[in-house]
Amino acid sequence: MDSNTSRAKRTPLQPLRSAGRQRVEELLAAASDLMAERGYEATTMAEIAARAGAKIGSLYRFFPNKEAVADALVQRHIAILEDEYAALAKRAATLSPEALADILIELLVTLHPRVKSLSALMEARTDKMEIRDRARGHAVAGIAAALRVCAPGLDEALAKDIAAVVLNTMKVLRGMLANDAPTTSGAPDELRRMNRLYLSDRLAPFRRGSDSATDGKTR
Amino acid sequence: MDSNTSRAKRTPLQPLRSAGRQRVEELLAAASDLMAERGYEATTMAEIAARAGAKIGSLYRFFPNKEAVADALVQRHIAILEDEYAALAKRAATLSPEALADILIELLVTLHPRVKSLSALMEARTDKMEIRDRARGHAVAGIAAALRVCAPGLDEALAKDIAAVVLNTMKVLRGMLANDAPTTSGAPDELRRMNRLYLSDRLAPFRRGSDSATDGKTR
DNA sequence: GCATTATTTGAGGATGGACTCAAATACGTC
DNA sequence: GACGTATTTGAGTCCATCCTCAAATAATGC
Repeated sequence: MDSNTSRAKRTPLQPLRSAGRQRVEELLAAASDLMAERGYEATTMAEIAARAGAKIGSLYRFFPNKEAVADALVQRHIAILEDEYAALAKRAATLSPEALADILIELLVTLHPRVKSLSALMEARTDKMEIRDRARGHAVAGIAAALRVCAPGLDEALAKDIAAVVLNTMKVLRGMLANDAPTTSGAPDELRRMNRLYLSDRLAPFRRGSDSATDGKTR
Repeated sequence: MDSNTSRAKRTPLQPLRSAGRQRVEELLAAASDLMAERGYEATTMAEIAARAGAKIGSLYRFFPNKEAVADALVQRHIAILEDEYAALAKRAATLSPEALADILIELLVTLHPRVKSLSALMEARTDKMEIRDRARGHAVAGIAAALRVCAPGLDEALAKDIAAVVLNTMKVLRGMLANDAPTTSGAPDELRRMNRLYLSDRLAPFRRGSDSATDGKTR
């Protein structure tokens, strides 16, 4: 009579009092940390409850099963990321490509923990891929818009290609700065340099005052 | 009475006949595929045996436990990666930075499945991190050596920084080319372009015929 | 062919972790 | 303070999965 796979075992049972709402926050925070650290499968419901200072019964009051915890986290992360990217273009109006490159870098570094947690959530769940793809689409669109604000003549498709490259470059920087991925000490600066060089090269022909001095040296 | 954690439950019991050796190959291949697809935790021993066309008892004859399967895979992947990087410098002798950039890119794309499998293996095993770091060290050293063959005056530390950047750039390209990570169609070429641009810029001052024409445009 | 040893098999034990639920407790309202 | 409802608790069930082992089978050497 019900759907088919394992949908909606019962009404999600949302918190109605402030204590409940706070508990949900604590539980989600604990789940986010643990799943980012250890991965989805390796994180147990008992651990989540324990780290949140709750007992397992409380966890199951607000989340029908483990999958629902993951879903809630995904929803939450995606929403925040979409907001950040949507707000990006507004800041990009009067910047040089180099400055934009640096701002993009720093923004994405800030977003690191959230993205890391998100990718851990995707670990063994091919059915959630479309959600991640949607988030990626928002990111690319947001960055591309910022690029076109900075370099008005830029073609839309090319802007998206460049945005995809920059987005992934930032992913790399996040990886470098993460404590668990040691690289040589100068590497993050080198990466920033590459990003500036690239954006400068790609955006130069389309800038407003396009005298194209081509002063290749970034310093 | 025994050690402490879960070491060496009994002698690993290696295959002595050709049938056994082949079975081990099949089992490792199956495990590699499954763990790369689904992750370490989500892959069951029964699945591994089934995909290899064996029964679970055979699996446990050659591997005392699931962890041993992962260890064997890690060993194997690391060894191959080390070989590839060690061989790299020899090919780099007479190349331009741009050509070297392209060769590096293609090499690392080839290595993609292996690296993906490796990172899946690291999923929930912080104790294996040092092994991965060692592999990364070999990769960086190999690429840095190739860079210094191509640009003899290059400082060792800087070469390693640049190598780290290039290595991670290649990781990005692998991600773009993976079927499960859709990006805009022009993105991979844009990434190659960025890599060429960066290496060209960084290596130009140190090249043998260093007239430094600074012909920024990569074409 | 026969003995020996490697390999295969699959039922079952042990364990861990997802999930349940009835009873106890805290909170909010009147 | 009393009532109703939200929340907490944690022992207990269930089941998936890791792993064992004794017996069957196949390969190898003589």
